[in-house]
Amino acid sequence: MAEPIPLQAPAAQPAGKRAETRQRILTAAGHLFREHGVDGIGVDAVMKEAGLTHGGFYLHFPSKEALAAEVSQSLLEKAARTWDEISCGPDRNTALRRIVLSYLDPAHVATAQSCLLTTLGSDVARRSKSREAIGGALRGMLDALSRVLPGRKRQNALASLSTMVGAVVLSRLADDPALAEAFLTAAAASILPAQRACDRKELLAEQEDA
Amino acid sequence: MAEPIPLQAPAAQPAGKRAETRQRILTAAGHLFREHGVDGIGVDAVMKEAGLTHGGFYLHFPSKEALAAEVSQSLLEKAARTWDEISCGPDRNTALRRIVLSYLDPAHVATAQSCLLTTLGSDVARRSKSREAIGGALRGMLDALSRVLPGRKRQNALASLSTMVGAVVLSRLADDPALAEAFLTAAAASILPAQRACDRKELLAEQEDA
DNA sequence: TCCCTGGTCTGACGATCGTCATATTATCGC
DNA sequence: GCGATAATATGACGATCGTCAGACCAGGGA
Repeated sequence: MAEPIPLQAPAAQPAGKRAETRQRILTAAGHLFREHGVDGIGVDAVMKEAGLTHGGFYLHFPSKEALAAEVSQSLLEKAARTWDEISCGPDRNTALRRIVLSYLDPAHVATAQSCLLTTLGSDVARRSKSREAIGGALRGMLDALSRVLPGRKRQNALASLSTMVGAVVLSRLADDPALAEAFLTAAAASILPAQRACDRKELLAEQEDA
Repeated sequence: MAEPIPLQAPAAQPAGKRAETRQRILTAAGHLFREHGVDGIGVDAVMKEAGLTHGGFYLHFPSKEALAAEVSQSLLEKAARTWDEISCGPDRNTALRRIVLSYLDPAHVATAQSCLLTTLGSDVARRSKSREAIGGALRGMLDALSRVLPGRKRQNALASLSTMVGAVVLSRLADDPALAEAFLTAAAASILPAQRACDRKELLAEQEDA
């Protein structure tokens, strides 16, 4: 022991390859977990999606549960960062509309790659590791909402986030496409009461054009 | 063929035993699916919970997916019936409050045996059989809500159901108990705007006493 | 009484799950 | 180039999954 410390380079690391591979696994799991549920997909499918074979998984994560927790944290923190930037951005008056209407965008909801809260809500709720991992991001999203909401901001943020999450869940539950879209537009209308109705329709149209 | 029709009794059936056993499987699956997710529990565990062994399962249901669909339909139709009775009942003016506050009861949410929409929402959304099976009940719940809501009833029902579902999902997601309860009370407050704030607290107190 | 029929249990099948020990490849310092 | 080392691939393990064929057991009609 007591090595002479071989320079600053700790060892021969070919590149930041390891971190990149880890990230690939993370994003692959993000897609597949949201599409099939955590229990609905195996680690081998995740690794295949990442372009690897299943054996190497445990060089990057100690268990599937740990992967689920990290995926949850990563996905929700990304959402929280986005909302935070919008809410702190230049045009505050359109910030709320942009947050709400992008969250409730029918095209996005249909991809099954929407917010973790709506696609893996019950899965995460059952896993204490995952639940703890998203605590900070959840509070971050509430803070961002509070920043751009009128009235009793805290109460309003809690209720508005509930409405958005529920609307997306119900939209994906409805077998009738018309009903699915009705949940989204009704939710948007109830969160954005100050806007005139035509405003909503304009913004939804913009959304669809993009 | 062309039997002489042996009286009214079609055959030797010891009792309505079969239907009763089937119902036992159904309720056991209702509990376990909501607690662990459809993919989180096996048919053997369901049969054990029903007091049977796993082999006999396929005498009652053709597959696990079929069981999931029937459980979804059964659970949601029961909820729809309850709401329907309340909404058509005698004291219309408290009907909305009773529906909303019982749905958002913290004690009930904590049991993980609450509404199918909140515990198995994403699971059901991924299974076309289950999704189709709940279509009618979902519309029934919206109808019941429309019956007791003020204003633009249809829009209001869509948004209110979204808020309730989202609040329960988020409440179970929050690791902090205070935050968990805050989602529920904020949602109740936003759906019951006509009531004075103290009214809500009274009713929540009543709820807790019961 | 005895068989017959319906309902349940036993035992087993192939497939897939999470996990890991080991072999193989690629990369860097010398 | 060469040896060391990190990153990935291989292959296999026990467990559990959904599924089903066949044995067991009870009750009612002859």
